[in-house]
Amino acid sequence: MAKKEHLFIVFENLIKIKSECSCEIFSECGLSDITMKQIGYLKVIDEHGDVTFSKLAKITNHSKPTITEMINKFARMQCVYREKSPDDGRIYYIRLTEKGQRIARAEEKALLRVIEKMADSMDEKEMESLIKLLEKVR
Amino acid sequence: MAKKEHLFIVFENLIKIKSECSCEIFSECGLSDITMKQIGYLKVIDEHGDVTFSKLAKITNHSKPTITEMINKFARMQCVYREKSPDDGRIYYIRLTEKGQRIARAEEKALLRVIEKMADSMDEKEMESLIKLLEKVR
DNA sequence: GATGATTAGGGTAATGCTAACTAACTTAAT
DNA sequence: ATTAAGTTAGTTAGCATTACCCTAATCATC
Repeated sequence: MAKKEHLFIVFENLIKIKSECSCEIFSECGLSDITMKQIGYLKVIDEHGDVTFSKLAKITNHSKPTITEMINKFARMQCVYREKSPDDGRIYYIRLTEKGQRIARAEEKALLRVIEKMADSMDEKEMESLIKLLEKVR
Repeated sequence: MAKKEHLFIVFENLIKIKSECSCEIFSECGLSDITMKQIGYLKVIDEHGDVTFSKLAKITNHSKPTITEMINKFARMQCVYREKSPDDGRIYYIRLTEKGQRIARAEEKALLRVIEKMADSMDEKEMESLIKLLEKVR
């Protein structure tokens, strides 16, 4: 029992470090009060290449005007910009700015920072045994 | 480099398991679209014992009517109830129901479930070395 | 009279919609 | 090949709902 408790504390610490890292990233971008929903949309845009307004409307199950409004807001926040399709003048691709991408990938980045910290505090052999231990959890 | 990447994947998996666990808890409670803010309030109520309306107003830096409304909403969601003070008829304590407590502690509970999974997949000795390894990260 | 909670009534912003429109493309008929 | 008639992509206008917060007034209790 004591071991589980101990492990709990250790992990709580790790998770705290990670969430501090992601908050850091949001405030680095000057977007401390971005919502979970907004981050979700940025992730969708990040994950699907060449997203158009209609496509995003379908993916997120929203109307086209809703998407227009959302993208306008993101554009004002300098997270996205429109890129006109060279083949079809009606179509605009929604592209993430560097800032938009940073936000979309903040969780990933935060985890990476934590991994860096780990790597700094242990040697190759220890890393290896850590991986072996955690790999088993399903 | 490869080791870090590997560790990244392993941790990503753990985090995914944990967030699945907390989503599970919210949907077990029939509150899949509860907001972060609401969870925050429930946590405040959970952490401070004997919270009154005025006290919660002070803690959260909101007006009393705002608190009344918030608590009414939580009461409708069956997350809290009022308990009249035996000493002072003007005072009501805000108490979490079992459901409210489950929500307030969902993150904690989710982590516990993951720890359980870990404990299931390794022996005492392995647990010990895992703790030793992760303890170093600051 | 002071204090704790509520009620009444209001404001703003987020988030979503439908309907109508413009611009750009496609098709089909001449 | 041209042009008229659709179709499609995105935008605009206008509206509804909900979240979230307030002040002022009220009621009950101390």
